[in-house]
Amino acid sequence: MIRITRQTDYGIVLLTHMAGDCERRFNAPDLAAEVNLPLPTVSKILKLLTREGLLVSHRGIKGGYSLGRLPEEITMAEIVGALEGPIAITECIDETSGCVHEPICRVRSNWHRINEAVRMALAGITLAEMTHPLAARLVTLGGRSVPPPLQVQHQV
Amino acid sequence: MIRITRQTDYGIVLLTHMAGDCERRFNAPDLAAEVNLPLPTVSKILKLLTREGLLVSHRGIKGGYSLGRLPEEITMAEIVGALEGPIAITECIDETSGCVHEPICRVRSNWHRINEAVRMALAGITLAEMTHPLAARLVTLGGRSVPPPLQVQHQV
DNA sequence: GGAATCAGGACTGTCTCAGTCCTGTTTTGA
DNA sequence: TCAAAACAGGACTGAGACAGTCCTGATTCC
Repeated sequence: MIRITRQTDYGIVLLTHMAGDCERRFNAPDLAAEVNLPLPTVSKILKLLTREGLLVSHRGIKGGYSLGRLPEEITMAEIVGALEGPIAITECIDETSGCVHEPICRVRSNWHRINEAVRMALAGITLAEMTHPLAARLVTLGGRSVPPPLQVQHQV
Repeated sequence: MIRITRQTDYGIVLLTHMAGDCERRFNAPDLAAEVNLPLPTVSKILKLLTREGLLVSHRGIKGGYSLGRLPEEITMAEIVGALEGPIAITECIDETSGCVHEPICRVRSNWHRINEAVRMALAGITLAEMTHPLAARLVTLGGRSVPPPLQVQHQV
């Protein structure tokens, strides 16, 4: 299944919620209540996002989290990267994996092509865009307009 | 981890290998030996691809598998869809998942935006393209040329 | 009729994911 | 100065998906 983890899913929900009020400082318990997710999970994700620089944290009794940058400057690729590590569609994208088939694999160089296509797709969507409901319009891909998908039998 | 399964990985390797000689009929044992993968695994994947119409099978003593369509007409999105089911970046893309947060989730409609971007990226790469080593050129996305990725610190 | 091949499903060990919990550190404000 | 509130970091566990194998049956060719 080509799927992001639930942790990343929640992370995007949290960041989208925070992007709706950039100036506010959110503490973990309030945030958890507002997006209706368990506190330990929310707390864990906020810590990860802070470590990666997408959030800034403030300790102490009036502490909390706020966005590290403007929503326009944060892309889906960065969020996924922060919560899951570098985007690697297959194991062999990761140089350290040590694939035993590598010496005879004729496909390897092409994985980068696929990986890059997916990465570009995610890099083309900003957090700011996520705060607006998706209108019935052309899907944007990497900031460029592309025609709607071709007709397909089963949604692939 | 945003990652395709190893099964899909192998499936693309197999199809790419077969696309290199479209007229030939490949049997499972030979194919397994040629791409250096275990026979049971190869056999399992070939059956799946046949069921989804990407391959056609021939039984009997001179049986085997061949491509169901021209390599130019088979996209990565179809292969992933055949081996993993419909592309659904998050659980809530799948209408049947019954997400408990759905009534209050403000992000849901935007998941489709992300999902569609990824799907388009995969639909833009054909099996025929995979048979050629990736040259040092612009990455194509959805069949359109786009500039190379922006500079990033750690490959995201 | 026998051999080679595909068809379909069951089964199992391994590993990642999802979620929780605990202890420590920092900051604020009475 | 100290207690409370909040973040920091890591350990732990059950559930579920994945990866791979094996077995039995159906089909086709010689």
